[in-house]
Amino acid sequence: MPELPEVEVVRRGLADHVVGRTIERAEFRGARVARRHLPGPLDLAARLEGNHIQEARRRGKYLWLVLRAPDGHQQGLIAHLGMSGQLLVEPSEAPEEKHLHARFTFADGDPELRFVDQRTFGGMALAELTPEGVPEPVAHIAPDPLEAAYDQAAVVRRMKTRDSAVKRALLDQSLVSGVGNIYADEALWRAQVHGERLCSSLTKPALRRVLDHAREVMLAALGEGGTSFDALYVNVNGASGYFDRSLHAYGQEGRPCDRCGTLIRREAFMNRSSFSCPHCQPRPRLRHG
DNA sequence: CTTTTCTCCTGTATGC
DNA sequence: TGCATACAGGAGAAAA
Repeated sequence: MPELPEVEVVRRGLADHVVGRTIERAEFRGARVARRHLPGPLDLAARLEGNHIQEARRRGKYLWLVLRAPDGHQQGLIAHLGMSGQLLVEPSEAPEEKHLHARFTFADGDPELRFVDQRTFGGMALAELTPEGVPEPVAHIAPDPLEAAYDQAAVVRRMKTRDSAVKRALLDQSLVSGVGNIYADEALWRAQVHGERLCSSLTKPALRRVLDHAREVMLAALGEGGTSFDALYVNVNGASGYFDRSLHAYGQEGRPCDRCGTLIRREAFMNRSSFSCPHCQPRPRLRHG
């Protein structure tokens, strides 16, 4: 399930294999992959043809290619992988994947680029860039902990005023981006904080610790090529990451905590699952009123 | 405004 | 064996 480290691995792959090339033809299949493009997928494809790819950029879980049209106009081609999206660089003769949603061929020939997504939570969009160089639909996404614009002190101040669970805040991409369910659970385990603790009830140093750990666990995962659990997440070259061997909380229900040996528990949270250590991460007292 | 819930999708695992 | 159900979950819309 692609979170920041996995998306960064894909971005690097795009930088290596797609940047510097010119799109010859684009094709979108189905109505969902071309997001919010009212003129439709055929129009979107036509607009991409002849564009030169200048850069592959990322903020949080959003990826975009900086395109330059023949007339010099720059736009961003956004790609969000959702939870099962893949960008594959392949020879054009490669058999079509079952859930192939888009393909791009280039003026210099093979390889081509494909967007494959089983669950179609992901999608692509063409958008204008803001003066800061971010596509407009991405402008509301906060900087992620690995970019220069990330201001952790400001994030801590905003979190401190929130009357919501700290895990909910970690997952709020408008507060800090790039963190998903896996790395949220890992960061909370490392910080020894239960995700149901209210932001406003935690001290600023505790909030700082949670964010520090989120940054560190994502950096560690990036060093190992990202996390993967099944064949769904594959990087741009088709190779899976393997950080899942290093997880301490996520998916570890019933296994002993690597710090204290207490069995890791699973709890329902926001219509999904949270994993934590009952001893290291005690639940907050129930709110009442 | 802030906060929470719902919805989109399909392959895999589990239960009867 | 077959069918029904639960689950995975990012993010934006909708609701509260």
